[in-house]
Amino acid sequence: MSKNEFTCDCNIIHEDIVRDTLSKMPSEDSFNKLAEFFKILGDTTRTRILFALDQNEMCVCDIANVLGMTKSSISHQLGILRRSGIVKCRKEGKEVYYMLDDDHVKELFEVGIEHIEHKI
Amino acid sequence: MSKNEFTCDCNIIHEDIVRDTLSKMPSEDSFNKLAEFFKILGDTTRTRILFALDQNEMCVCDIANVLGMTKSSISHQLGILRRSGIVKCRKEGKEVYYMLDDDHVKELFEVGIEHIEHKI
DNA sequence: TTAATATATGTACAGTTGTTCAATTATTCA
DNA sequence: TGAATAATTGAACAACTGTACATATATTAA
Repeated sequence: MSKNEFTCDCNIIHEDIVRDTLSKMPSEDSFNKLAEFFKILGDTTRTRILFALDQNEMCVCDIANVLGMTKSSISHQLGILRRSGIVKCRKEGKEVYYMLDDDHVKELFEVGIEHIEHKI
Repeated sequence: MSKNEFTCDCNIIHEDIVRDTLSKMPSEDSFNKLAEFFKILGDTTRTRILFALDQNEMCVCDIANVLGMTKSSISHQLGILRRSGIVKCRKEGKEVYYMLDDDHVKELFEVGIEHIEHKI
């Protein structure tokens, strides 16, 4: 492995470590999907929506009231959560009821809260 | 609970559900911290750094080589990860070695990957 | 001290994101 | 059908974020 194989602007220090780590790195696609998933959880409005839906299935209007925000912004965020497969919905007349569509979310919340409490 | 207690622009539909959910919602501060934590994981560069550090402790230069990016951008991201208590470092001469400082990260990665694989 | 190297940091800029407002769709009921 | 209501969607704008470049700091060795 010659120096010019490296794409960055620095001298290589531990070729063996770099090589070993490189061989274990998952595909770029995997990282994109993983980061995308965390990014969706990385917004206060969305975490509050998800926590609320973990307590009760609710319509858009209910969620807007719980969060004290407009229906429009809630609907925009629900769209993001829906398109990423984190929540699902069911229509009943004019109303649309939302609920969690992913067991992992609850698990992630627990680990996330553990992390936060550990850091206090 | 009268209608004007609600801060949003919509008619209340299920007062009991809203009230119940409201009573269970954690503080704004908790949500801010939780979202902040996920936001930090919600970037491809940072997830790659964390995955790499989960394989081997490494100096900035090594990480830059593994990721094919400049030392400057890696250092900026390491600063974010350090300040949020996700990685820690140890200095050895001119070099600074970084490592994970949080067991939760590994756990979150596993749950995140499960989610992604489940959704394919 | 001076030169070389590893890392950190400040600034600037392009790209992204969340909210608001306005308009639209879908459904119910008179 | 037409009015009312729930939700969605599009556009615009401010705020934020990641990277690159330039510069600064820190350490080593000559």
